Amino acid sequence: MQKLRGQLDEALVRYFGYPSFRPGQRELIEKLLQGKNVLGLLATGGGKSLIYQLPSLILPFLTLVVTPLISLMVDQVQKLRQQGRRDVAYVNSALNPEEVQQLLREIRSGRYKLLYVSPEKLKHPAVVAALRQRRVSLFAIDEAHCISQWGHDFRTDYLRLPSVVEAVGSPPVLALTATATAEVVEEICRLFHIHRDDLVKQSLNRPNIAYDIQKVDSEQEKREWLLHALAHLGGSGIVYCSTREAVEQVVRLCREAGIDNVHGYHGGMEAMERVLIQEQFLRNQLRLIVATNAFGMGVDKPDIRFVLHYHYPASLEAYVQEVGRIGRDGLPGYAGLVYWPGDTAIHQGLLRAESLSRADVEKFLQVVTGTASRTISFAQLHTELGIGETQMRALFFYAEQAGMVADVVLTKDGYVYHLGTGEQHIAAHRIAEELARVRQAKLEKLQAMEHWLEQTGCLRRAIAAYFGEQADGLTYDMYCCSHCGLDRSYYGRQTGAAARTMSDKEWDLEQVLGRLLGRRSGLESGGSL
DNA sequence: CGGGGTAGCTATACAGCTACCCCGGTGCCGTATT
Repeated sequence: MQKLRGQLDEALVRYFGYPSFRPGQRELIEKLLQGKNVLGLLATGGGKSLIYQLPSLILPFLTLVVTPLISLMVDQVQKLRQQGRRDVAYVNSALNPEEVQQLLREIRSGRYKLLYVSPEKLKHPAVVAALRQRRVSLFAIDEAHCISQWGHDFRTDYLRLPSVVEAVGSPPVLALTATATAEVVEEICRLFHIHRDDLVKQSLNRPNIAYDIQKVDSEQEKREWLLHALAHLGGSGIVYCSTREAVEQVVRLCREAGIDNVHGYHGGMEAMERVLIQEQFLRNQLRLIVATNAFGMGVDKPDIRFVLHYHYPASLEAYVQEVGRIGRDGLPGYAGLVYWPGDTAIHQGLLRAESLSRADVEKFLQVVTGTASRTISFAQLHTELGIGETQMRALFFYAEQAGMVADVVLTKDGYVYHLGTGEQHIAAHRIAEELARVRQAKLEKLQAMEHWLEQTGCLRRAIAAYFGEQADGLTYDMYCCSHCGLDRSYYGRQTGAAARTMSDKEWDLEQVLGRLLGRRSGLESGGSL
C-alpha cells in the first residue's frame, strides 16, 4: 500500500502537475485500485475527472468512461490529446460506421487505455465484445445522477449499465456525481453493488453562493425583477427558463432593455450554433446566456458570477446542478430566482404529456405481439399508438423488463424486436405500475422544489437537509440567503472578466467548430481531435 | 396546470367577450434527405 501511495503521488505530479490530491480523490482511487466499487459525491469543480484519468495511466487494461453528452467526450479527449496522450478515444454517433469498425479493431489491439462512450453505444454487441476481448480495468460513470434523473424514462440505457458491467467482466465501478439525494445514492449503490463504506462523500454546500428568491404576482413583475437584477449584477451569468419560447422572449426583453451581450440557447437550435454560443460564453465574448435546462452540463467556466431563474426547475437536484455552475473559482456569486405560483403549469403539463395510461400500455402490447413482422415503424408510433420516440423507448425498456420483449434494435424500418415469453396481462400491469411509479417520483420532486420555495427557513439549510446533510454551523451573515439576510448590492460590485473584442481568427466558424467537433479530421489523423 | 391564441358569437362597437384547443424539457441512436 505504501508503494501504491508513492506511485499515485508521483503520477499526480508527473502527469497532472499537481503537488497534492484534493479531498476525496486519493481515497476513491485507492479503493478502486483495491478492486472495490465506489461512489464519489464531490461538489462541482472538485476534480472528478482526475479520479479515473490517473488510474487509467497505471491500470493494465482499458478504463471505460460512460458520459452523457457527446460534447463532453469531445472536450475531454481533445484536452487529453493536447496534453500528449495518444491512448485516448471515444465511441459515439459522431463516428461513422467505418470509423467505429476501425476503432473497435484498435481497441482490440490494445492501442487505447482510456475510452469515452455513450450509454447507448454500450448496447451494441460488437462494442461489448471488443471491450471484453481487450479487458476493462475500470468502469467509470461520469455525471452518475443521470442514472436516476434520466434512466427511468428519457434514457433508459442508463439502467442497463449494470448488465454491461457484468458483460465486460465485472471490473471495479466508479460512479461520480455532484448531486445526489439519499434515494439516488441508495439506487446507485444498489445497482452497482457499492458498499456503504465505499461511498466517499463531501459536503455539497457551496458557501460562496448566496440564494435569493422572490415571489411575485404576475409575469410583468417577473420581467421587471429580471431586468432590475441584470442591471445591478456584475460579471457573466446564465438565466434559466423552462420553455424555448420563454428563452426567446427573455432574449428580446434583454435586447430591448439595452443588454445586447446576450444570446439564447436551447435544444431546438442547430448543434453547431449551440457549440459556438457556448464557446463564446466561455471566452467572455458573451456576458449572458438565456437557456433552457439544455445548457450547462460540462460548461466549465470558473467565473460565472450569477445564475437567475426566470422559471424554477422541476426538482431541487436540477436547481442545485444549475446554480452549482456559479463561482467555481471560489469567489462570491449570486443565485436569484423569481416565481409566481402559475409557473407550476409548465411542469404539470410536461408530466401529463409524457404520462402513459394503462390503456396506452395495453394498446402497445397488442400492437407489438400482434404484428407478424416484429417491426414497428416510426409512422405506426404516431398513427396507431399516438406516442413519440422517447415514450416508445421507455415502453420497450419496461416490456423487456417484464419479459414481453426479448430484444429490440433500431433500424431504418423502425424498431425490430423479438418477443419474450411473458404473459400479456401480467406484463401490462407491471409496466403500467412502473410508469406510474416513475411519474409519482417526478411529481414528488416537483413538490419538494415548490415546498422549498414556500418555506420560510434558511434556503441553504433547507437544501442541505434535502440532500441529507448536516447543516450546522452554516453562518454567512449577509451573504447567505434572502431568508437569513442578504446584501444584494454586494453582487453588483463583483465583476468578472470584461468582455473583449474577438480577433478575426476567433470568429472563424470553421476554426471553432473544427476544433470542437473534429469529426472528419478525427481519430485517424490523431492530433486535431 | 394554466397562458395564449383563435374561432365564433353578439348584434351594429372595426370591439369585446367566451369557450375551446393546444402546448410545454432534456440527447443519444440510426436513417434518409436536405
